Amino acid sequence: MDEVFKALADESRRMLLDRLHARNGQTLGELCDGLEMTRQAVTKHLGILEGANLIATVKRGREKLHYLNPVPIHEIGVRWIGKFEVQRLDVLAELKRNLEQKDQIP
Amino acid sequence: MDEVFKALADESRRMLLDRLHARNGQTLGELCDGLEMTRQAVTKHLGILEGANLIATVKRGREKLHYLNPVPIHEIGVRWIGKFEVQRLDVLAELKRNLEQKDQIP
DNA sequence: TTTACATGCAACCATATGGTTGCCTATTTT
DNA sequence: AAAATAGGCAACCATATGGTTGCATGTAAA
Repeated sequence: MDEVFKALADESRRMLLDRLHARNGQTLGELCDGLEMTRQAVTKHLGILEGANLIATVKRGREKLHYLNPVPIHEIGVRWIGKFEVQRLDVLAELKRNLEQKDQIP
Repeated sequence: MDEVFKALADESRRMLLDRLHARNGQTLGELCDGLEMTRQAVTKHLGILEGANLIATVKRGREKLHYLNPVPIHEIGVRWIGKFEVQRLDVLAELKRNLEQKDQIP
């Protein structure tokens, strides 16, 4: 889980996931197109994403195809965000209540 | 958005959010209890969480109370995870299809 | 079988990050 | 007022991170 959060912490990596989300199964070269980064930098990012199990790769001839794996992101949603969602409005109400209470203690 | 992801990337910070989730409105000292970290380290983490708008603070006398703000986490769920959720099963099916297709090209 | 193409590997570099220590300030409590 | 409590500030340190360059390797096309 920690690896997933760490992988998602970088804007370049989130952008790579967005690209794969737009079109799955792209090669390294395709994923590099139009980026202001060397191919090696992209390779490292993809390695980190793969290490976090956020993408899976398949070698086809001399190319390497990259596929998005949304499962870990789904798990973040279920196991982490869900937990904080439940009490969303409640907490905001409580926060407001406490902030107002503060003014009553000089 | 980037700050939120960065803030969530650290295990210690996620743990602090968990603690506030368990009991909201704790002081710095309370949040430090039982942690193998100096108070100053915790202060820094809380500063980053506050910078990402994940917590709000209120000074009460010589204490500082910390409140969880679940809104940014909610936004991650809506604007980012949702996007990858929709196609979850579709993508897994496609991935499997492509992996199998690979074997047909020696 | 050369030549071109797609990717891999490794060393290196600057900055970001998480943590520490030491000291200062502001409230309580005695 | 003095002592204790809660927190803030700043300098410093080691390691992690994101990036680069240079060269090596495997595969496809001429």
